Amino acid sequence: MTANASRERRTQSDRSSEMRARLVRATVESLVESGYARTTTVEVCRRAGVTRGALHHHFADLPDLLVAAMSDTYERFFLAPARTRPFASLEAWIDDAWARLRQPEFKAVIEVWLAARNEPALGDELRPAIERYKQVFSIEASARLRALVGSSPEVQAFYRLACETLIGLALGRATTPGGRALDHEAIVIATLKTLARRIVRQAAA
Amino acid sequence: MTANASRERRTQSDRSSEMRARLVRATVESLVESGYARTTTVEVCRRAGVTRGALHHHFADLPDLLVAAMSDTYERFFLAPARTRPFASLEAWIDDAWARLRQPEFKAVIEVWLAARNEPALGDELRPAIERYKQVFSIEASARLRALVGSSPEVQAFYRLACETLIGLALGRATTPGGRALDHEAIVIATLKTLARRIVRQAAA
DNA sequence: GCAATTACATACATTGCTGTATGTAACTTG
DNA sequence: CAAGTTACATACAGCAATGTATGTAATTGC
Repeated sequence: MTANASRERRTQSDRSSEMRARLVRATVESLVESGYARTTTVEVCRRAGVTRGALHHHFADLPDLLVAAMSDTYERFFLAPARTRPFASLEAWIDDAWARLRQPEFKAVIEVWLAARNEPALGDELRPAIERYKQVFSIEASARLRALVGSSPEVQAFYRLACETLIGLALGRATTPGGRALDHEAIVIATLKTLARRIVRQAAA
Repeated sequence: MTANASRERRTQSDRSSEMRARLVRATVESLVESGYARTTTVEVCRRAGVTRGALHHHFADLPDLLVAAMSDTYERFFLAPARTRPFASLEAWIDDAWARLRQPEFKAVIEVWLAARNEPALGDELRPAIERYKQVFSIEASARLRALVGSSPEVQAFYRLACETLIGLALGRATTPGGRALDHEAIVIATLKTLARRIVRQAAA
């Protein structure tokens, strides 16, 4: 039967990385849709359509899988876009940052942030993965950010404020039934950008 | 033995309300320290120092207890202070709102917000309790807020922004190991107040 | 002061999750 | 192509949480 040509022979490392990716994606999906409490090995495997045997072959336990899921999300949603060209303006940064934080996947990050505090043992395992997220917002760690806000203390302070505002909006989305946008989301973003323009202009003067 | 005078006869309704209060406090404590996933009936009873029999006598199940816990927190941390005199300024509102949101108990609210989205069945039960929280920030629902920001669209927009910023900071505290303050918390609050002053002055002009 | 009710404890049966052990199929290596 | 390794599935034993059923002590009403 040549119909099985699609069931081609796959190399072991292909099988491995595909399975790991599948499990990691199912984990993030579960965190977004069901939250940390319901993200069990059973639930993840159900979503991935595999048995728990597969999961335990690739990951020692659930914390191990969560670490992998966080690293993956981090890479895909935060690091990768950050490797592009510098920001033209603080407003451009706001657009860029919000484009990331408004993704449904960010809810998975929030769930894990809380879980890491709630369960110290898990927190110890996750700390490295979590610390990298904080670096994303760190002015010191990013040349692009230093170039943007490094000049004035007022701009730096506003930058911190803007980060918190966006996180607040992201939490709003995370807690809204379908992960939908809040009513006043657009107004807040617009206001934030207006303020950014003013602050930068004023700091330049 | 008159030493038992302290073990005085207590009325049934006293016993009831004291026990309910004890369980509710233990629930909030558990949500703050252990998070939603580990807030089980067993854990709550352990913290309250009673058996699960007591819990199930006063509350049908865990969602029922969570509803009571949210109502209690809502009343003590949000409604009660809101019944005081009007705000002198937007800055005064910021101080007031942040004084509430920075409480450890607000982490319990965040945990339940997420749980309500994560588990639709639970969400249905909690919706009334949760909706009341949103009213706290609603301009329309509060005469004090209308008096403060009702005049200008710019001020209203800034008010929305300020709400989100404070919630962002609150999430920061909730995810920080001991519930400690973030490093830049004070700067963000100060910046928010400076901006508030400017916005209001500008809107008046 | 006795029946009825309320408050709480103890015991139990069910369910769901966890990790491990073991089996089999799919690849790889010589 | 056979032996070794890797990938995944199935099966099992232990634990922890849930709701309920039932027992007993404390309070209340007549």
